Amino acid sequence: MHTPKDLQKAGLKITLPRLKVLNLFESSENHHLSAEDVYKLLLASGEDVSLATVYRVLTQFELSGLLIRHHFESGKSVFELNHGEHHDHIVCLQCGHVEEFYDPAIEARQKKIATEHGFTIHDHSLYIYGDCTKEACPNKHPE
Amino acid sequence: MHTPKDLQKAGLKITLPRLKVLNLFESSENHHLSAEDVYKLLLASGEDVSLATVYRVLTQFELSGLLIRHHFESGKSVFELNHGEHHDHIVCLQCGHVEEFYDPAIEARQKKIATEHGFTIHDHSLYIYGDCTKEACPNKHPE
DNA sequence: TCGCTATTGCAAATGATTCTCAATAAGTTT
DNA sequence: AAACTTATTGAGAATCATTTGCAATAGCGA
Repeated sequence: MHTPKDLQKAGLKITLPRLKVLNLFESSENHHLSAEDVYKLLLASGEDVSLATVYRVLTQFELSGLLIRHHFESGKSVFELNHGEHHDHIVCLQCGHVEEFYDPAIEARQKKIATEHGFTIHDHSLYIYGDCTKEACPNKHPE
Repeated sequence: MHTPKDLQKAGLKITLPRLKVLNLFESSENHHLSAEDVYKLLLASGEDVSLATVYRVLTQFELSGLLIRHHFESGKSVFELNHGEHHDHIVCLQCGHVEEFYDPAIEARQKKIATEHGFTIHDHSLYIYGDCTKEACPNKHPE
């Protein structure tokens, strides 16, 4: 759970736009939001923040570690709260639904591979793309 | 190795721009090229193809399976020849150098995870980001 | 070779994101 | 609490990667 104090810790002033964005991520049922998503959701709930500010805030939050930025195939950045526990993603190509997973075996193999190639591992991103079964999928599948 | 015939097989006419782009990928020492890279390399070697055409050709090649499109963190698409053997990538954050690897264990785990989540796996992308050791790195590291 | 259609080039259009700059609000100092 | 200093915001212009419209051109089958 993130609080306004987390903003200060990150060296950021506690401002209205920042609180609104942070709240949105805390309360939204969809954990993965693009800048456009954030902008529209805020507008819809009466909060109005300029799109430029949304972009700025998202980038600041990423730098301070509050959010994680993802690069999906869509070409636009998608953000989610950073809860400290790393995980990877499995994305449904039909409906866009995203599930998270963590697999120790995969993590371990990656470390090993990096070492074998003479790399100091920094980070990684793993996305599995597929079709989720309609039953399990909370969103509507297009026909 | 790809030949002009591969274009026909893909239902594409054998045109100059397409041959030039295909040749570039076959002959370039750098296997991972963005549209801009392709455009500039062609210009540099006297071949002149419009940027719009480069984009069109790259997309057609991707659709026909000749090229694979990657979504690196840079935000722009990067392409490489599709040799039929799937592999993942480990990218140096310092110098941009890319190495390829294939790990059966990771592949297997992914299948399993997809199944567990009720997904029919389609595709995946795995990038490991890190710092390669200067000795092993063929490119220059910035200071 | 002729002609039909796919392909190209150029320039304008688009979508995502960043930047400029004047107005404003946070946190700080009296 | 009023004044001050500086970070932050909003609005729109600017930028970057990519796509598209359209008239000119080049493959390629007849």
